[in-house]
Amino acid sequence: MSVNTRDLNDRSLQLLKTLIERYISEGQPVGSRILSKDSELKLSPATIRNVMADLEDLGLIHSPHTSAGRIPTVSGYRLFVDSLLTVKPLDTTEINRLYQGLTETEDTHHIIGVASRLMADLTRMAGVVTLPKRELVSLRHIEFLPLSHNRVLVIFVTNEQEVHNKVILTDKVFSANELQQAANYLNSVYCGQSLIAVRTAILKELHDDQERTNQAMLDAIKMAQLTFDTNEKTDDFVLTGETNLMGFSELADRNHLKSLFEAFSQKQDVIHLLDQSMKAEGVQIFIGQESGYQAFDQCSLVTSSYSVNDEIVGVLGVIGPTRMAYEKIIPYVDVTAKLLGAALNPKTSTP
Amino acid sequence: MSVNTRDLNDRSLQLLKTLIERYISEGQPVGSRILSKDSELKLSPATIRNVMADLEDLGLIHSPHTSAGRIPTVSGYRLFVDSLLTVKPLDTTEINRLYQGLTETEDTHHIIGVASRLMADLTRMAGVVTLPKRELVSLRHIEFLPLSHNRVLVIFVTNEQEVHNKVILTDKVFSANELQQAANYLNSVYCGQSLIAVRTAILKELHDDQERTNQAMLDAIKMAQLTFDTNEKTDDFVLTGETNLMGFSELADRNHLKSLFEAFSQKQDVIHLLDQSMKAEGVQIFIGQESGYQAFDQCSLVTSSYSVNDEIVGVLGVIGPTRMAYEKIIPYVDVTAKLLGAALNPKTSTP
DNA sequence: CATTGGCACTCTTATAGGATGAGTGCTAAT
DNA sequence: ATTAGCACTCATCCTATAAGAGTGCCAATG
Repeated sequence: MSVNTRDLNDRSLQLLKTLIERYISEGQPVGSRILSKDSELKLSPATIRNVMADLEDLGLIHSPHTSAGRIPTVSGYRLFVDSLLTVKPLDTTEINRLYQGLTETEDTHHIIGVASRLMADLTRMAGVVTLPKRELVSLRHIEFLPLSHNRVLVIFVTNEQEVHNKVILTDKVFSANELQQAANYLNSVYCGQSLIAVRTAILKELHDDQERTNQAMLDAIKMAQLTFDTNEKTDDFVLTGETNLMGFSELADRNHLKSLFEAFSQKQDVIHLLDQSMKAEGVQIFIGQESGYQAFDQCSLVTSSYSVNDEIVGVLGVIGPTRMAYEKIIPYVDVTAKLLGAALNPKTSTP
Repeated sequence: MSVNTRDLNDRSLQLLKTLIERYISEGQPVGSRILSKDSELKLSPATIRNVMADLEDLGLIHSPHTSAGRIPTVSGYRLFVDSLLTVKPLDTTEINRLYQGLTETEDTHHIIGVASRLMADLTRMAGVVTLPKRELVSLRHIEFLPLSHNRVLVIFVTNEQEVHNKVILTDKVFSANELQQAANYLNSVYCGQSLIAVRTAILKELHDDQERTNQAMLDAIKMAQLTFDTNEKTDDFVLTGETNLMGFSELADRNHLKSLFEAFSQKQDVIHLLDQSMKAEGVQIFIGQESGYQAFDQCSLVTSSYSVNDEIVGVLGVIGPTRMAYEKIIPYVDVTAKLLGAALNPKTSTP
């Protein structure tokens, strides 16, 4: 299915590369004449036509109609980004701009928003950043407030200053005092630990010492268990610059645009797609239909996971038309991911 | 500038009404022939042409070009919605659908989201709902957590279960214990009062009894003052169904659509516009350029403020093309506003 | 005198034809 | 293996033309 560089000689690869570069920069199907002039190789259009025919047979390029020149296919782009791309390192001024923006505040949510906006502005496409995975942050403080009946409002603070809240349903009705005690207990025991550590510790407590611990502690543990229950819908992202995508002619079709924006507002497809990048470190690229979601057929997505303390906690990326300047977008995404990870690192945020 | 019903005889008004109704339902410029058949009046196209010429002179309709029919101008729509409109009461099934949706949960933010989505789905346009004004809710609980230096994280709960947080900068560095005391004091004194009452009480305290109160209380008051400082950016709204707007041919132009969606994501224009409806009760309508924002030139906005305990706390509305079925949209907005107000009423939410 | 039928006029839309140019594939020559 | 040449295909652009919708105006009408 996919084509390897070994299937082609150097000349063909060279021509494919210039063709794609040309198409990316100009947006027009590239013909043999142009390619003949554009490439270093001194070849006549006729020769180039032969090569192009081969490339077309391999499914790397195709022409929209008989007299049009060629444009890259998904496989063509794939081969290009995997093997032919010469990534351009970022300008120091641009790195600085990113750095400045990301370190101007300490509020996580705000930083995420800035990261998204910076990528969108710099690339003139859409920027997206997932919120950091909650499990990997540490518990700072927890608090319970009684609501009606057996409903309890839990407020907990993670890291420095991120406030979360959730309503849980308890087995029995607690008084404000009992809740206060439970909170005190949990704060004294689990404060400073990561949420994932808290969860495992709590499960252990629940199963091991059912009898030994006193009732108040048990209640506290039970409430904590309800609070830090898994499969939470913490999955969310900040998307910026969607409107930039409206400028691209390849996405101009109303229906395409509509389904794209519907995917954005329904969020789930985007989340699934971003989740796939969560598994690996470094930059990943989804080109056109590779994503598997029809709404993104005409789009490419360049993503990178970002890490805090060497642990992957989220994903960010840029969404644009398949015809994007990968050699510039990739470093943008890469650098933003690294700077974001650094900016979120609690060690650097406490002076 | 604007035209009154007195400037026109009944027949002209009747014809204007049918013309606009026809245009709204069909989307095509309406000619004299069609109007002759469509209206109750037994008039020949020629007569109608004369009337139409008068209506055009008054600026109520205009024709896009010589041989097209007429379409309403903004003034035409204005006269129509103000004086000619026969509002259709809502179906009970639709009222039920709204009611069901709005009462299925007690979480304010969720209810707001549901209201927005329901309006968007029912009208097939965009629905928008502002978050309720914070001042008019009552304080349930407040809590301070020390951050680095003199930064303090304030968490406060309003009504039943809405959690807000804010970072304030204090004059001096407080210990966790001092902060706890301050919170205790504030909770004991101000719990249950509306935020606006809290604020005025605090200002009074600050000015009156600088000397009398002890230091701990004074610190608490100062922190509360920082917390409930005015001109907060609580202004926010939930917008749903924007993508519905992509279907309308009158908004099909890429640049129009782009600036519209940019206005949506920048939020401020929408906020300003919605704020204007905050002043009055009941349904208000902005037609086309009346809004004063270029992005909404081709749009109409039907809004209504919504109230809790007879106090206006927010605004909701529907955004669509000027050519919208006002007679249906108005009751939708009206009813949703009333049901939302009822759903948010804390009296009904505590059993 | 309001209403109407008739008619010339305007302007959009659709359609077809023709010219142009870009680009290809193939073949034969180098 | 490379290249020049040539026939061929299409998209695009322009033009002309016809059809149709709707108007404005005027003279006729009840």
